[in-house]
Amino acid sequence: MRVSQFFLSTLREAPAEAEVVSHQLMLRAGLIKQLTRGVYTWMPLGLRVLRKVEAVVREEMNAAGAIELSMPAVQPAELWRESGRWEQYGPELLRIKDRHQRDYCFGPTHEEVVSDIVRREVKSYRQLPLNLYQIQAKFRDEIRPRFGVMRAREFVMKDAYSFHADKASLDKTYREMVDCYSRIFTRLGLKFRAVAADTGTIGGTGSHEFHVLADSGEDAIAWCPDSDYAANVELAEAIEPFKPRSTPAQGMKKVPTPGKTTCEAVSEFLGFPIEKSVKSIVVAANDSLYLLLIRGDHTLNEIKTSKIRFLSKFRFATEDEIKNAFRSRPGYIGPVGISSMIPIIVDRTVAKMSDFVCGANEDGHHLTGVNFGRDIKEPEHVFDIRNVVAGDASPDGKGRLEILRGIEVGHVFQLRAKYSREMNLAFLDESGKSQIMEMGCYGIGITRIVAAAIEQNHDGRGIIFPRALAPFELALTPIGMGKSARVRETAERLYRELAAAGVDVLLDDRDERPGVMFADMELIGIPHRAVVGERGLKNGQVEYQGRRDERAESVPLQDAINYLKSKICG
RNA sequence: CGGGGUGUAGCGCAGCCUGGUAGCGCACUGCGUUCGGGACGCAGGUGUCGGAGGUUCAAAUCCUCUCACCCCGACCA
Repeated sequence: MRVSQFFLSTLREAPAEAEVVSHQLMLRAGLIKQLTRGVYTWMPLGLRVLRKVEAVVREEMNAAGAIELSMPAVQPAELWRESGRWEQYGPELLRIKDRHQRDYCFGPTHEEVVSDIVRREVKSYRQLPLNLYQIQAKFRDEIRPRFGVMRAREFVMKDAYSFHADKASLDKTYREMVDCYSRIFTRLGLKFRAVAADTGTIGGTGSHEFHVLADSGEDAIAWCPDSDYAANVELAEAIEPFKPRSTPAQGMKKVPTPGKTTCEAVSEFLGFPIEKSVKSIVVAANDSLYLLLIRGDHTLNEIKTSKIRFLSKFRFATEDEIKNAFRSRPGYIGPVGISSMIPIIVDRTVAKMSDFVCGANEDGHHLTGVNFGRDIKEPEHVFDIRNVVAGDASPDGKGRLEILRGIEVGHVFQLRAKYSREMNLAFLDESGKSQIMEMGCYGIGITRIVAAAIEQNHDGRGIIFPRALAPFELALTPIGMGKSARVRETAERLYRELAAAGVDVLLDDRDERPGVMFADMELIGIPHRAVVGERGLKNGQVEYQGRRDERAESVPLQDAINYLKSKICG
């Protein structure tokens, strides 16, 4: 490809709305343009990158025995009503009406459609297992799209769905998909980690997420350097402290803490470590209030909390609800002396605490030296309801946890019979008996991968695309080709020969000043560059520089093709 | 959904407070000089000042409504 015949649109300055580096660079390099909130055009250069990702995913999915199809983006509401998700899915589902006022949605995912296909087509165990996938635009009406294509409303996803006669078959395919995903992200040149995950709204049982590691990632991952334990913090278990609760050493005392409404402020004000404080959180579920206790420096894990049977649909209490029930403002509430109508849910860590500090249920006051068994009754409901923090014991007992940040780029689920039961995915087994299929689903965020790869691979000059993602493999940069016939002819010949040798080369034939060409080629992240200029040609040489190299090296012109090929393939 | 912010040329911004016929840098077009790390000179084009309504002799500027985008929050006491 020649730059003169392509459509580069680089910017010197990043548009003001971009916050994270990948978004800034994608805009500056002209990979994407925003059309409206959370919706982007993929410009020619960006589309090349997207196609590279797709190609790797497609190859590996095919190699793993999955079969590609393409399902409609627009789906009838009936199918969603059948699975129960028309009501369940909430405002993230973009609902549309046709001219007859019939309900449709723009698919955020395709369990319903694929299930409908399979139940019509698959009748026998002989047709199973079956793993179907597609690569397609999805729409999810996110509350707050962010970070460019990282959290967009419209995005491209690879979604696969597998169908099985039994759990063993599902397990096998699930493992194959985990391996397949590992190969995909390895081939894409990404630093990633597979972690145990929560199943979220899609439902089902076993689940792993694949995260590209990046400080800007929206997810926190707990992992143990001493074992292979890794889990999303949403899921990671905070195990019960080993140390037994020490016996009370202090008497309970009410102290004034005017204006100090957070554990941090109270501990600082009173001069004790925040680990001695207990945070009181009021939630409502089924028209009752519940008081949750976690240690002052910990944060509540809402997903774990919602797994407690009677809190499955909890919400945070309103300020008025709190005032009515505790006769004090939020910030000064606590478990001592409250109505027995309010059950107290105690985090495992808190259950082992003694002589702690908490709100006094009186504005401007806290209690110190509070103890279970003496000042309040022994905890009845002890659960793991907090997020793990760095330094916590690993749930597998093999060391201590560390926290990393990651960008979720893949997710695999064992859906089991969740959809197949609702939608009656039945088949006849070997004995002619009707059975319900086991089902798995496997997603990869194609568009998000591009952003994640840039997040992980960039420098002050721009993007550094991993080989598998690069829109072009080699930038061929002639210097002064308008002036020097020798430069022009050499560049044109190299261009032809490289193209003939199968190299995806971008010839910068703009006859720009060298600085402009170098800056553009570096910004858009071409991994290799060859420079043809009078200076080198005088000595029969051209220059080569890798995108990460400090300086260029000279190569004899007659060896150039082979040398560049070896660099590109190396 | 709540709060805050911003809309002026393709991009980054000034002008608004204090109303008087719209600017700067980059980009773009032409010519010339330059030519190994985002050149320089000269000449030039570019705007429904997000939209609608109002106040006024006069509105980018003041008022009302509205739309879009961005950020923060959505109760972690």
